[in-house]
Amino acid sequence: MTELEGAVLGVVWSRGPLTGYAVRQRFQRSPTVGWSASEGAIYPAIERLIGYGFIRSVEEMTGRRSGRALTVTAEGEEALRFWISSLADSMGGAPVDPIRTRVNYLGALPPVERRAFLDSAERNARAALAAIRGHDIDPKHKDPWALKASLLGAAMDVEARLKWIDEVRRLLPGG
Amino acid sequence: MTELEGAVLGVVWSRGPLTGYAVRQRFQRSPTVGWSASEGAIYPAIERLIGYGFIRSVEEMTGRRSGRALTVTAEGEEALRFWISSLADSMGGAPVDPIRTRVNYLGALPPVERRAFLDSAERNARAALAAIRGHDIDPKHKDPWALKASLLGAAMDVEARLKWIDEVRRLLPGG
DNA sequence: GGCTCCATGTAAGGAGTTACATGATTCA
DNA sequence: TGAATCATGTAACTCCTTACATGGAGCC
Repeated sequence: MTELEGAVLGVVWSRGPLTGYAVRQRFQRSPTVGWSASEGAIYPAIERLIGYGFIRSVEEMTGRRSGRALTVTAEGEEALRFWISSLADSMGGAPVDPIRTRVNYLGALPPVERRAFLDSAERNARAALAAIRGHDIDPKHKDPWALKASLLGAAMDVEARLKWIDEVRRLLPGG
Repeated sequence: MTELEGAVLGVVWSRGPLTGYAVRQRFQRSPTVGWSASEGAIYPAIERLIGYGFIRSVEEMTGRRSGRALTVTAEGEEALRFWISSLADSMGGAPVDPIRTRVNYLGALPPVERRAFLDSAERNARAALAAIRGHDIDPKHKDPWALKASLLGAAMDVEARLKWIDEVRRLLPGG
């Protein structure tokens, strides 16, 4: 199971019956970047999950509009538990981060542009932090505490980044 | 330019002339996870960079062994600067993190397994932190300060994760 | 009647993954 | 002489990306 498949399965499990469109919206509105959540990724992933027997599509109406409402099967719930529990050894380390990658080669920029780089990284981080803090808790989610825990993690992540950017400014040669 | 292409270009720029094999080793030994650094990724990426005119392969010997030593061209250096500076708005936010993703659905696990999950996440994080701290500064790198800054970022990232895991334990329903 | 959402697809393309293959060289 | 390392490739596959297409429902 891919990360995307696992995450989709989790969304369907945690928010009861919902359409593929609604699943996609969850990803689009997530304050975590990296999920492109394009139709070309979500719908095929759902098809695969249906193929595995982890998701069932009940021909139901969500409101007035037509659309297949998705539900997790018993095997799907088992698969979700397995996916969560089977942590690879590599998970838990520092994930790839485009800013950190670029800092390795910051010496290629003239000093003025180095500071400009760090400034724009800081701006982005502050914007991201505001988005995370302003993110409303989805009332459809089964376990609000889990959602809160995840959002807290994202916030702490970005806060750590802000502190780090300050440190990098200090490490810059010449002040 | 892909993240991988940019990173490869940066490695070649920062460590002078070196073989594709050596580039690959840098990625494999990086304490940052997420770079698979398989031959099937690195060599085609190098080929592409040569195609763009960013990298030149000088038919030279590295030591006694044969192998094409890679160097960055003038256009390559320009491209590297551009790649570093052109930060997308999305960069700087919280990157996708497999642990955080899973925490969203931690409610699917029975309470005992929730704690086991957090324990193994913590173990992985501590191991990663030790690897980062024990990582030797590559003497071939042009700018040791940049390397140190990057490693510091990885360490701060994992430290923030450890604090977060503690918080999540507290958020768990029932203690 | 037109604009915005909801809702689902699909086609083309690229890039990375896994896995294997091949040789030369160093070293014990 | 055999194992480990250096060094480069390639073939098959999968998944994700970008981009486009379609149609119905709600609303002002």
